[in-house]
Amino acid sequence: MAVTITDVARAAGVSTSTVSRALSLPDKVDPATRERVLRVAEHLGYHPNRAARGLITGRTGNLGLILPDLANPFFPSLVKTVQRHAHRSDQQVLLMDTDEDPAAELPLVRSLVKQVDGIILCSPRMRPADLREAASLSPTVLVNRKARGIPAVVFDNVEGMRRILAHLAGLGHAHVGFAGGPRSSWSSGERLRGLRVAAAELGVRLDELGHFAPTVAGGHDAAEGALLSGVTAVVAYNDLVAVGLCQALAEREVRVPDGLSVVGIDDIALAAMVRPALTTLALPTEAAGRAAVDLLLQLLAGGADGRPPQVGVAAELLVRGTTAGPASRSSPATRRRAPRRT
Amino acid sequence: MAVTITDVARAAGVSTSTVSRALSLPDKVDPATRERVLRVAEHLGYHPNRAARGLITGRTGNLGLILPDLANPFFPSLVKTVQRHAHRSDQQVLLMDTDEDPAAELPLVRSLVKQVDGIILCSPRMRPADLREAASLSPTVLVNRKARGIPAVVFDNVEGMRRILAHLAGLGHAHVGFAGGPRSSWSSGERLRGLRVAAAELGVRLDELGHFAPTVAGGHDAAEGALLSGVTAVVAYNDLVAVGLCQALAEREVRVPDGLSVVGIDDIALAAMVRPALTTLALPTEAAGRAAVDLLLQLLAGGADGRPPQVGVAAELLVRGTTAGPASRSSPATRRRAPRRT
DNA sequence: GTGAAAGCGCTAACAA
DNA sequence: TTGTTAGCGCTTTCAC
Repeated sequence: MAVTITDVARAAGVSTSTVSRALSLPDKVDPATRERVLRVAEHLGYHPNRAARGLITGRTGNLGLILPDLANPFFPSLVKTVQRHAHRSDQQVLLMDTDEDPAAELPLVRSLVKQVDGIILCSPRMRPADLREAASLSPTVLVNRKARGIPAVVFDNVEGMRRILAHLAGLGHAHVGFAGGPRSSWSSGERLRGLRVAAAELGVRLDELGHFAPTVAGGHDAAEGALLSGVTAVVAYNDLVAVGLCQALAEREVRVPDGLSVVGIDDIALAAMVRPALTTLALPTEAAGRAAVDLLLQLLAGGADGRPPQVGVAAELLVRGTTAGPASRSSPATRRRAPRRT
Repeated sequence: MAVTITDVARAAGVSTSTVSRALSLPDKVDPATRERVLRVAEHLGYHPNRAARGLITGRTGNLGLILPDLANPFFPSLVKTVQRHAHRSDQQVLLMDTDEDPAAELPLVRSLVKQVDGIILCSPRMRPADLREAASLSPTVLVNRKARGIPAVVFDNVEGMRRILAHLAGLGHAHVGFAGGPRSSWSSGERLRGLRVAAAELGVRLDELGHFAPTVAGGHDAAEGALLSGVTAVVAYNDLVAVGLCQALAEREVRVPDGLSVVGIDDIALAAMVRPALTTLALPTEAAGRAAVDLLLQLLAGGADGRPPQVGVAAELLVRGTTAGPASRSSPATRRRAPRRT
């Protein structure tokens, strides 16, 4: 069998409680004793039994990470960061994918609650009431979502949208469209809100192009309306939609960015892979993951002082190949008209 | 506090042992009693405390899933399947990403061992000796990797490569190149081996184009050599390399598939998103994930009868837009020569 | 078929 | 500073 605290105690010539203290409350034990205990433990290859520890402390050493769809390329980077940081605090990560089914999430939380110390919840579609119930079951941090009374890490959508629109306005665009995500998506609503604010500030006309699936196919669906609307640039709900839009545009012989500028959001790996490379707003998933873990750990440590903190993380605009000024357009119409003037 | 087995016992008017039996060994208890206990437990909202159970059974209810890089689009689908199946057997999944660092894997396994009942290990680069040490620490199932004495789920590379080459040969290709993955990658070696076997069978000439990073950038690097080699079709180590190759080819004004046919492996989401869509060998990650969990669970149940099983899962070729016959090429050279003959 | 009792490995009072 | 003691919630002998 595995080596237990009793083995270490015997080998070090102390009681089990001293060993326990040496491990968990180093300053409540004589330095010399501690040193010896630690050496013996190391030498014996002792590893604490978490189940036993958890049985008494009530902590599992696990964090739950719930997300809608791991296949969505936005998440892997978040997961990686959360893991890295959790491990630093000696916590493991229990991952749960809800397969984009908001109805599955609350039951999942319930089943998970007993096996984790806290939960990081990415749930763009869950209803606020369910969100609150989930949060009541276990210390919870929301990611990319806000709800009254629940700590959260959110991307600063207003600032992000401002950066996109400022870039576009700087290029000369005065009429911009937004190809939104699913109607029930919280972040799609937030992005629209941010765009409206920024558009008003910058004197840009903003058109809603509709709601689309947050996928490449959704982007295809958005193309027709974008072309008809007369906008000179489109901000897509996310990179997948942006890429789909670019593809559909290409099929219609509309050149990007000359015929239409396109901006994505997320900076998924794909954004850099397509040609032309996608201009996109890079959501700082690393910062978000880090913040979420920190927040949760703080909560667990009893740092629930004052109102629940909402941490905002700022996004960065990566200007690449899919944006250009509307003036540089060489559409058939423009070209045809030019000679006549001569 | 949470409701415990004692609460249930009291409410049902039985002893704790009976409750325990009703829950874990249903046929060792009178049906009527069991019924009553179960109802009471349900009504009280009882959930067993896993730490307490684990303390005595030695099982954690967790499976470890170790993989090199979650950002590699090949993995999310595997992770999702593993999770779904683990949950069906009431196991949670502890995910660990090694950040492509083979040296980090063994220590990771060591730290994980105490917290899981078994490990599913995807480690294309780990040394066989380390692999065996890892497997000695905890019940282990390898994915996409073989090692003597360790149960494994592998893709049937020979059959998969045969399908690719048969398709290409059917199209008329007689000279095919392989843009391999990293030198240390087990599966790259296996794929090459499979290609050699299939090439011999089909009378196709096979050229090794070299080893490349398993990324889009790696694909870019492969373009020059592919063009110089005189092959009419290239099999890439994976879809990322294939996509990179296609892009680099496009930049050199070589049309795919008319100028050169390209085949990927993995069928990641990206493969369907690029234009033309990538012809690729779809590795059945769902089947693999399912098989891995089943194998591990079987191992845990003590089903280590006979030699460790190696389960092979077959791949399916998805013919899309990047393959065509070499005859259909309309390269500048061909076109120029035609008129002269007239 | 059921209950009483012991104990898994650990931590947290309480004494000393 | 250290040791003694009493459990945490559960499963599992061993009686009955």
